[in-house]
Amino acid sequence: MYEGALKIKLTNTNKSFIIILVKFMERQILHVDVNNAFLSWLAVNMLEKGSNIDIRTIPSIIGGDEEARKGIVLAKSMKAKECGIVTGEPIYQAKRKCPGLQIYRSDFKVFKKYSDELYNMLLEYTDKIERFSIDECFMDMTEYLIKDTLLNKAKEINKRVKSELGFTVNIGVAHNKLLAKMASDFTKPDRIHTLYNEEIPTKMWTLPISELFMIGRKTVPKLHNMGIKTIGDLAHTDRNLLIKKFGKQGNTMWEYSNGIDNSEVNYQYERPKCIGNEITLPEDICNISKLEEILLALAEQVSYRLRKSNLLANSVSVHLKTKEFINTSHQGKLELTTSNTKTIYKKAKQLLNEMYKAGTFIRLIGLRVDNLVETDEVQLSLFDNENKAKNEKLNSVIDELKDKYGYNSVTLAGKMNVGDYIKFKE
DNA sequence: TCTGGGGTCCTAGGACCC
DNA sequence: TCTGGGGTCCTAGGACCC
Repeated sequence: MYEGALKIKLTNTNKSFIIILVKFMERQILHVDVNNAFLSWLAVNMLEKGSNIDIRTIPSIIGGDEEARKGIVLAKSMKAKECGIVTGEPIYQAKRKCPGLQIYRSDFKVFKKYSDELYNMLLEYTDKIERFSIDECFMDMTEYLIKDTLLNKAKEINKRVKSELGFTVNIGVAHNKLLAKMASDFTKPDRIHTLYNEEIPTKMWTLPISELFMIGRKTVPKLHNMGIKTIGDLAHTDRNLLIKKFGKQGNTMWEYSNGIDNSEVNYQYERPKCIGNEITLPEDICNISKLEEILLALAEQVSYRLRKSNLLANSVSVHLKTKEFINTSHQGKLELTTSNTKTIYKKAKQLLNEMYKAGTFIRLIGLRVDNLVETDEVQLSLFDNENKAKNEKLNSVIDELKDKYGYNSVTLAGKMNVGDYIKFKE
């Protein structure tokens, strides 16, 4: 409807009416962003369990397992931030910056719980909600056409989340997703910001380009070399020059810097495009049979997730990262779509053997399946044989045991001594 | 700086076909 | 055949996000 209104042919007689109409019909988008999600959620969970310290008020971080070479900072409290600790840095470094730093492990189940609580509360305002990540939602609030009404709704949401759920959110208010997202990122925590078109020059163009969504660490120096430092500089750069230099991405960055984004709030379920798992090994490995064992464990994990989602995969890819941080990957099509552990493993093993150069030390290995389709979309092959039926039976028995007694309760034989390497998340 | 894991999308180049 | 051009599909790699 919004698009349609824009496409109406403008004549002199109806022009001003149409302009008013389009303005009236501008979409109203909210972007709700949980402040410091992982740390806040863990804090709330600890308090609910009776803890008498709020880890948000002390120097604390959420970090990975140092011994398993996953020791990086995933989230930090304000006090930790004041010590100069940044997300992504090694934990040992963070400890040096801040003696007495409290370190907590991340717990995905806890995060999911609070993410769902937030989502369910937001559903009371509109069902047009896109869960952009575990801690971010876009809401299409176009039904609240009056600016004041919308702002009041934003204030109400902000207040209710704090009092009923125990953590805080930032809310961005704008006419499209990009601007709402940029707005929610302004000053934190517990704030509501608007970013309407007329506010773009003062609120957005003054920011450095690194703040613009989709401008990452590789693009920043390239833009700097062109003399582009702020989002405003980018907005005033010739669009065709950017396209010539960056292709499609150049066009997107020009549009974003000018506040243009026509994408919809995708509130309907979309099936994933791929499912993958990867693991940084506790130590570098140059033994292919060890790698194969780990690959089997990964195949088991990936195909279990496929079956849980009622999906079948069409292709498999294997990723390796060497000791020197060089990435390589190999992919291949499957003869038939499948969610069978053995079939996926067989293909993955073949790919690994094609790409692995003997003697190379491997730091990370990953397995991913692509080109997914719903199980009931696929017609069963005429060559469906007894063997396949047997495998499916085996898979479903294993899945049931996993569901009942936990993921690690039962595995295929090959994985038995891989447990030393991989501790799978439940 | 001794650097996780799960995703999405894009691009360049090669194979293959007409 | 010493050799064009367009289209499609596939693969490897990389950039970005949270």
